[in-house]
Amino acid sequence: MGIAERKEREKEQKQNAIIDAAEKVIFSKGLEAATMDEIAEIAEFSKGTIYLYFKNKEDLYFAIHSRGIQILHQMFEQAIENIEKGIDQVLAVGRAYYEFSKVHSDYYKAMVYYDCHPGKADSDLPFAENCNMEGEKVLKFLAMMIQKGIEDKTIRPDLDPVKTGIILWGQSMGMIQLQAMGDHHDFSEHLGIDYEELIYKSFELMVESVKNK
Amino acid sequence: MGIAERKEREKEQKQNAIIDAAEKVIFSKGLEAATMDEIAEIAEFSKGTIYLYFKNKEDLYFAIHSRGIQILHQMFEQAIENIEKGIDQVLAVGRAYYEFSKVHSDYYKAMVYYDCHPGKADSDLPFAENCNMEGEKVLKFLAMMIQKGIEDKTIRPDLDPVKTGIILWGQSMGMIQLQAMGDHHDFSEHLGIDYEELIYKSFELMVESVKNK
Amino acid sequence: MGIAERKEREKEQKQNAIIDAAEKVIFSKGLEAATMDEIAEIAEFSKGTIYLYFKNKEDLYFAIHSRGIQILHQMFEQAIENIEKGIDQVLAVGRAYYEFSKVHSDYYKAMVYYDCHPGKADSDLPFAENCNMEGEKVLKFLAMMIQKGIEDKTIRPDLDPVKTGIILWGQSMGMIQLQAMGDHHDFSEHLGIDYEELIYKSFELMVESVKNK
Amino acid sequence: MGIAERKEREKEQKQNAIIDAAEKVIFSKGLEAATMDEIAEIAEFSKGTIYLYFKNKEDLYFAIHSRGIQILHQMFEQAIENIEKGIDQVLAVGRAYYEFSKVHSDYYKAMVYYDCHPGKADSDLPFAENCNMEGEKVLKFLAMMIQKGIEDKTIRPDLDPVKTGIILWGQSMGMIQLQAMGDHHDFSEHLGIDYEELIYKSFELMVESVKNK
DNA sequence: GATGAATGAGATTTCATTCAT
DNA sequence: TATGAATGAAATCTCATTCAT
Repeated sequence: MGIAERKEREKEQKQNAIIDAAEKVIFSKGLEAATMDEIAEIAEFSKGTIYLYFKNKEDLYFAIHSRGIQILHQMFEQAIENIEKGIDQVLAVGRAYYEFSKVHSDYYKAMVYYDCHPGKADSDLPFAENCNMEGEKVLKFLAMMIQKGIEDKTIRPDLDPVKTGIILWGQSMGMIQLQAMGDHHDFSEHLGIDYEELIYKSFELMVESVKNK
Repeated sequence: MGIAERKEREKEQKQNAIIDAAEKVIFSKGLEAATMDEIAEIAEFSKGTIYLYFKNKEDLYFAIHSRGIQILHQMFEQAIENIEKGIDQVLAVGRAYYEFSKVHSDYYKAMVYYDCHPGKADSDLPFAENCNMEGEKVLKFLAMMIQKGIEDKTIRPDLDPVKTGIILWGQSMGMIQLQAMGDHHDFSEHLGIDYEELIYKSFELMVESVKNK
Repeated sequence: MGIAERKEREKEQKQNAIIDAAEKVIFSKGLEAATMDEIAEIAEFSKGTIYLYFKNKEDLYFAIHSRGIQILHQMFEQAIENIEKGIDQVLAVGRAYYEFSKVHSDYYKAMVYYDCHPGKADSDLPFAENCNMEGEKVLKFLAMMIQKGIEDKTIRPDLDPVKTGIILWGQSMGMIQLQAMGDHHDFSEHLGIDYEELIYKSFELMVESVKNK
Repeated sequence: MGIAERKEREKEQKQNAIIDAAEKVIFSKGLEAATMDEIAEIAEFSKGTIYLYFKNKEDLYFAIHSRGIQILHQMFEQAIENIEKGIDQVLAVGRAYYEFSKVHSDYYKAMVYYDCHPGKADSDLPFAENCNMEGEKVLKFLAMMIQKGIEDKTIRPDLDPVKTGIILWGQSMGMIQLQAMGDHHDFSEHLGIDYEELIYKSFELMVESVKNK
């Protein structure tokens, strides 16, 4: 019978509606300022119902985080779709990451927020699990890309794919984060820095450092 | 008379005593969990007095942040003290940054916390000002170092010193932050990554990308 | 047909299963901390079903209380089984009461809880009814015992059986409750009281006061 | 100067005002139904202020309990004021206890509530301490009274003063509690019991059992 | 300058109970 | 009869900040 399936579907829909509402609130006022009351109101559910679907405010946050990583992952895959060479894929993925930080800046900020918060992952939050799994998928994706570059001889053969993937990830993250910092502090204004240019320049340098010459 | 001076000195001493207390509390329980009550108690001042010297909890936080940047700046200057070539200084500074994140991890974490928090710098916080100024000093320091490298022909002459400084800063920051993330989430365990190795490897790649060949 | 009977039987079985579950939960965490959710889960019924069989959480509680009184009643009857004289029965029943408070301390505590709670018995709770009826049975039992003692000349003839029964009940209850209090507060430790001794001593005094000399 | 004293006095006044308010609320709706919100409102203080003076709802409750014990203690002392013989004092004190349960039935109920609640005294509640101390004072008072009775030969010399005091306390408590139970359950109505008569009768029996013949 | 009592807005979470299916 | 999703009222407690003294 389709009863179980229908219920499952409905449950998922409600869950998504709640995440939608949570995004609205959290994206506009930040995680801490966001209240479960307001999320419930926006979602048009009672507060109790929210707690029926999510263990915590934190759990709800991780659900958003997961969505963000999924989008990022998709953007990475699209980015390399018609690109042949590994080294070019590296650049394309870097650009996609930057693109993500601009187009989905809300997700981006939410994700960074988590990454900078020590001692949180309180375990047994279903969505935190999910979120970590997705994170690893991205890292594996990067490693595979480097591997491909080594195989097609566009990337230095002496590099370890996994480590290099992580390094490129870290460096890119740092650059993009720099811009985000510049946005809410006042670096850019004072120094008149064009972050976009800077980021692309940094990608060049990164590519430079791994490409096979 | 020296009265004004003495008063000034006393004010500064008290301010420092309060910052000391704030560090104790904030470093041990995190910014949010730290309460003004506890800080006041540790500082052996009344809560009202804290607000006499600091506009805000946030302002107090920025005072700590400033201290951190100052320490970092000093470590950078020491790091290049006996190093001749610009390119070698780049590496030395990268290492000093990593060293800072380990030796002064409390300051490091506190500083990152701020960098990841959007929409905060509420202006007219005296210590926030200070903190930004110090941040710029560091960036200028990096730019000068690159400049030197270009002059002594160890760094590519086609690079812009200011931009390159920022790029190296951003990339290093990303790498070090990666480790911090790994520490409080569970990346490292799952993937068995040796972050120290990774960071040094990334420094190599960065140096590679800017050095004059 | 036996259909009605079977249904009745099944209903009672389910009711008992639910009471069993409620006991497990309530005895281990206390009435207030026990949740209907957990009781339902342990009982392997849905929460709605619990409400099908019991009007209330309170009603469910009274069902447990009833069981307790029934056990107590049985222990009283067993206690006097081979005892001839009324006065000796009095002592035997007192001891049985104390025994009950030790052996079935869960029931004992649950029952006391109710007795100390003012303004509860919300009426039209089926099990509260039952519980009161059982309580009266016990009082009647005590009265009959005193009556017997008067008849066999071991108890003072000037005493009213019903009143005396209630008095002995109340006094014993007080003594046993004293011990329970001592257990969860810190009287006994401070004062070094041996409650068992005290209780038996008090029984002696009670017997003393009613026996025919 | 009297500044410290005045502050101390004011503090105590406020504390008392809060306890007054708490009594109003707790006595009228019971401990559990009483909310800190309402207490604060009645006390005309903000909720935060309540928590400044009392650690807990429980702490506040113990403050009430303490008041009750103090009243009881005073009533005991008044009760024996012009009474010479120990044995007569025993009776007088029993009556005073019963009187207390009627005149200050709110305090009485509140106190019983605590006595029947297992596992509460969470320590480090300032008022819980106080409350236990007062309780012991009462027990010592009873012991002294028995001692006096033994000395003036009105009470059996073979009795231990402390133990006997506790026993009489426990038995009386049981009798009075019986009435309280009868009040909120429906014993008395069904059985047509005159509790007052019963209690006095029980006092007679108790006196009987300890008096020197 | 220094104090610390007072504030009071709010946040998270729990749970008995209901009711549509 | 049985379910369990949904409710929503309430409860406790915290803390940055202010202000009269």
